Amino acid sequence: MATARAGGDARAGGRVPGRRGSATRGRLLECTASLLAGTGYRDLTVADIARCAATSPATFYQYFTDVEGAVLELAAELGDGLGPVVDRITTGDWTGEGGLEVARRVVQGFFDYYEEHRSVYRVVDLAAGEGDLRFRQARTRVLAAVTEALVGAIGRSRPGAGVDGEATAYVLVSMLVNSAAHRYGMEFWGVRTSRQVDALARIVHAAVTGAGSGPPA
Amino acid sequence: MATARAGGDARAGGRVPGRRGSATRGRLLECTASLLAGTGYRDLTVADIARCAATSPATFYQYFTDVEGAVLELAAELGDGLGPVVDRITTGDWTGEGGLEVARRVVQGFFDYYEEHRSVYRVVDLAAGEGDLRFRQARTRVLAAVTEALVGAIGRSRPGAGVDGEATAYVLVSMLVNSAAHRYGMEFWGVRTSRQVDALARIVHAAVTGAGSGPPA
DNA sequence: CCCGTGGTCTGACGGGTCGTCAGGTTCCGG
DNA sequence: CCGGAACCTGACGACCCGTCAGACCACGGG
Repeated sequence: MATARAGGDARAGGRVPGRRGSATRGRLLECTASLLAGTGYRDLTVADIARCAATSPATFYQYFTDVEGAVLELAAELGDGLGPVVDRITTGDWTGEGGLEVARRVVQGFFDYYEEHRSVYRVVDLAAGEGDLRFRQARTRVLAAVTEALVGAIGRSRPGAGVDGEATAYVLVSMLVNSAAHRYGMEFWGVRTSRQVDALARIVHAAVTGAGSGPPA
Repeated sequence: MATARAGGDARAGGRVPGRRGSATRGRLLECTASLLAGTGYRDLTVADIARCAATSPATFYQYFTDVEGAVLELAAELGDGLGPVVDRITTGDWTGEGGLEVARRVVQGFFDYYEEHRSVYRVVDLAAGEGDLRFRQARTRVLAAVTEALVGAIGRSRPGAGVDGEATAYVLVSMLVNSAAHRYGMEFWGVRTSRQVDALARIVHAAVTGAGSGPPA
């Protein structure tokens, strides 16, 4: 296939990977992730990455077009890991009282997942928001499995109802992502994580099943 | 009060503003906002801002400690503008069928508001997520009015119920913010804005009033 | 009308990063 | 032992950063 390289991948004009090459490439990626988690994206620099990987900046450019190329690579590996969350959504029994517990575990699973990838995900979110197509695509791909699982759960839970499963699933995922991202910000404000998880679970549960919890309108 | 300057403000060691000074300072801020909207944060540079404002980079540093200082300043002016949204939350009648319409207008108002400030807000979100206290504080302050209004609405709508108003309001706001931020990303995926607004409105309405829309559990 | 004072601007600089060559080094099969 | 492919890097011009000291206003008092 002559599909154009989306960018961010190795540049070396069509070279074969090779043993040693993949090693340094991997080391470069590790260092990128590590520095991203440490100092943050705003002052992540090629020079630093190269220093950390005990190699020269020039080498970096042999494998990635720029810093964002490396981050994009990390973003690609980001999709895996949401499997457990997807399972809980798909195989869980959303009906009755247990439904709320399913929702709670989904939310908790998402929080756990996010915790390991916050630094990478943050950049993806920023770049996607700024309109960068590569990152927008990466973001979509990462969250696709969860979104689709939610669409399925909604469709099964309330068939025929006048609800827009796709749109609902999408905004639910947005809620999960942003809540997880600003989890500590909320704690700083006095709202503990457990309370967040609970509130999120109620909303997810209500949105998926259509169940209410207050006085009937 | 000897409260330490949070940073981001003018540096000139305690100088008085002055006529001409405020002018260039304003021009600098305008250019920052403009470039932020245009080229995005990832390659926003002091040199560019200075060029745009027809002045020298050195002048920039006379008014702000660095690029983020200027953005932080823009973030401070960000809180105003959410007044209409707050009003709709506070004065709207959430009961009965009309409640859903109130929710819809709240969501739409938030989308409109966000549209004018996306570029600035994006940076605030990133920096806050990375733990920067100045930005975390700014973010809290910007969203505080809406969050509090929602807390009030929830408390009025379902007093005594076992719901955590604060946590619920906070995650609802997270949902609104992130949905607005990735509005175009969703459209790209085939979900039109009107559908997003509708889905968001249903969720907000359900969370505030406790009303359900599906078969009773 | 001139002049001084204090607010305002900037040229210039050392230090650092960026992205890219051309050419050196390492590895491996023959 | 040797040739070539894969891999690495020194070095370079361009640019940005952040910070001085000193030049440039502007305005009110003499």
